[in-house]
Amino acid sequence: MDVAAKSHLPHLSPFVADPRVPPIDLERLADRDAPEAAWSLRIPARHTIFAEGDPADGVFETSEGSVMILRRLPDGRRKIIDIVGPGCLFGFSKERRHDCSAESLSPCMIFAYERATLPWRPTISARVSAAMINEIHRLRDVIALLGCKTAMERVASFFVALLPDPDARRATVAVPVTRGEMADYLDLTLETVSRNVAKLKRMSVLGEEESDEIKVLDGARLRALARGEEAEE
Amino acid sequence: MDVAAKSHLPHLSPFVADPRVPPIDLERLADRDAPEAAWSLRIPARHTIFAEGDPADGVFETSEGSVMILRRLPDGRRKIIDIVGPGCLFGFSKERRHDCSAESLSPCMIFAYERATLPWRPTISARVSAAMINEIHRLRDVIALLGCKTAMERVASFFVALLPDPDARRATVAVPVTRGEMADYLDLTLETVSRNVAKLKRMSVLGEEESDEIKVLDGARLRALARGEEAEE
DNA sequence: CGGAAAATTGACGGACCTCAAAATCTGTGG
DNA sequence: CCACAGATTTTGAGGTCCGTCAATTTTCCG
Repeated sequence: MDVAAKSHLPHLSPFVADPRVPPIDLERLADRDAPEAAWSLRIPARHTIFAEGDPADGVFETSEGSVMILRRLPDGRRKIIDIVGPGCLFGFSKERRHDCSAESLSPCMIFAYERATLPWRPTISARVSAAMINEIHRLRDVIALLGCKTAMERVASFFVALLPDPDARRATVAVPVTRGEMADYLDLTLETVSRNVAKLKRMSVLGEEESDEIKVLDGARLRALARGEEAEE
Repeated sequence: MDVAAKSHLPHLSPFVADPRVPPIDLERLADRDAPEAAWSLRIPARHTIFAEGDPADGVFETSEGSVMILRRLPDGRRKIIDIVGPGCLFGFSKERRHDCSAESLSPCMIFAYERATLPWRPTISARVSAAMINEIHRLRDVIALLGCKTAMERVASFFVALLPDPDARRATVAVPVTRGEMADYLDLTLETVSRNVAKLKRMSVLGEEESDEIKVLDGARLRALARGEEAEE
């Protein structure tokens, strides 16, 4: 596969862990890998996992569910910086305190690792390094996406990132976010998001949605729109 | 210092290394710390250090000069993802190949470290970890900035990031970028950048510029504009 | 079923982009 | 030192995509 040809396209990274980064063996973790240092949390949807300013003395991992990383601005605005799904580590911070908040989008199973114990846990700390590089890659994708001019490119890119298989033609995908959250992630208003989703449905690129699932009917066209190759209706 | 109160403001991180990350002792590096694995490059302005798709088997450090990290899109668009200055490490990649290009903005002195040797060089690899967290922090700042609406906020933030001291009132700063590069970094057109720089000069926030230097006359006002607190002329 | 939250749809305005021309800067060679 | 060509910047006029405001409909859950 030609990496160069793919990576400069304004596609978002998918919201799940890179499968090449070996996931943790949960059985082994619980039994032998310092279980007293890793604890697990079950968190309902739309709850805060940590807030901006909280002490950053742990690293987290989503086992089930999606989490958004965001900043809240004093004027009430909310900027969603990243969305992470199952298998992703998050909660890195430059300072002793978090510079972002993390809130669950769906009911989550989350593991937490104490930062202080990481140097003695080579398997975990290797995954932390890999996850940091992943995070850099993902944030670069987001920045490239925001540099894309049109609202349609952004909305289409968002659904591309949700596809289970990057080459999928048809799929039913879970959409764990509201229109408003999509808007805060894509730097649009929720009205603009709504209008463009409606347009994608009219173009038969997306099908009907029920609850928090939506059908992608034409993956190829969706990817073309994400690349800005066509805009007509 | 109240980290939380500062970090959620849409300020860009400065383009230089965090002074708390200890810089490398060059003397020691050259003599004892596997000198054969680190080599130095002197690179003129506007030259490519590595390109998207090149093998990513090294990590780089700017000693003098500024470097921009960017992606070039097939339609000729260019998105500048990050700008790094003296003391910053760059060139991390998730894949075996770079997902971005790096090009010098000014004449640069650059050190390169072979990735394969890092595990045996604890001082360097510790700095690499610190630099990755810094990069994540910086990219989050950029994303928050791009989420800020107005062109003026972005342009003002850019000049704030150039200030040698975050609280400086007056300073003469080097601006190593063209209007077009500022535009590609801030997601604006170069005309919009030019208009807003002219406006800042009319407001006497910026003074005259000569060659690639510009005088900042009112740092406090500049920071207020970067926060979006005032917009009038 | 019923109230609240979310989503849709429409009309309008504005900030920024596009296109275009003029002015200024920069470096090179005579 | 000056002339000149190319690149960069400035400035203007006009258009448009998206944001804002508002009303309505649909969905979600208790």
